[in-house]
Amino acid sequence: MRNATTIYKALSDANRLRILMMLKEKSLCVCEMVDILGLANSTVSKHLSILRNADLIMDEKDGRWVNYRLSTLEESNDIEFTMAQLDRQLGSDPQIIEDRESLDTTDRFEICATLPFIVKT
Amino acid sequence: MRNATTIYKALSDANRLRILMMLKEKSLCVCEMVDILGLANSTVSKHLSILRNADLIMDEKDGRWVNYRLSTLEESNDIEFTMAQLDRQLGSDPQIIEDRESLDTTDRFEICATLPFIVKT
DNA sequence: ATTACATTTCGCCAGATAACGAAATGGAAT
DNA sequence: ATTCCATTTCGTTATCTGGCGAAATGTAAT
Repeated sequence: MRNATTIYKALSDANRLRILMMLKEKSLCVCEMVDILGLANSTVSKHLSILRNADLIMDEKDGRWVNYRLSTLEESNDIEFTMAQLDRQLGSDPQIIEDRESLDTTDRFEICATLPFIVKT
Repeated sequence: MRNATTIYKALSDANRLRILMMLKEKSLCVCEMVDILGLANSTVSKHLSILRNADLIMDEKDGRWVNYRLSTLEESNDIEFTMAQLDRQLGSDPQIIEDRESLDTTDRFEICATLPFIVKT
């Protein structure tokens, strides 16, 4: 029961759904998501910890980056089911489509190291 | 997007999941759920309005009772998908099993009119 | 029409949640 | 070792949520 409500709580926020739909496209580091979502990094980090806690996503350290991707753990065999449903519900949502376009037209190395520069201009 | 988060918000409370799982067994009036959940009727009524708002359940007036059941609207074609997932997650949950037993061993006419009496004893 | 009763709405309160900025952590590069 | 930078943790704030009891609504029976 606790498990089920944890998952649904994790899914009950628009920004977290955007994150999941982005991770469906490819794995991402935090700063890429910060850039696309337009939220503070502390906020995105918290969203990610909620999704991780629900076993919906996993992280993998890579140098000073942390790459996030959809969970593939057996424990969360729900994830495929859940993502299929999410895709039906959100596959044609304008915001989600916009996010996908952002993913296509941006590159981690453009975004991350230069983020302070972008903010300045 | 709004639609998806509304559904997941509706699913993110343990008492609302208990309600859905009970309605999977049979349709129920509010006072039956009040009795089984052990919550104030105002609280249960609010939960029901949240579930109705998410198109997960429907209501049907019958005299002074209001019978609730799982939605069969086309709009909420998600419901079957959702209930299948819920059943996998909660089908063997102790609380859910207990609720099902309560449903089997109680009768609306025993519960509703006598509720004040039960409270008194 | 008055009483009885199921349900909803209202007003309130305590605790949860999403957001932020600032400070802390930890790996890479100088 | 120090600086740089991605990320997390901490502390704060405003808003949302779940709970209750009391009052309002609506229908059935007396």
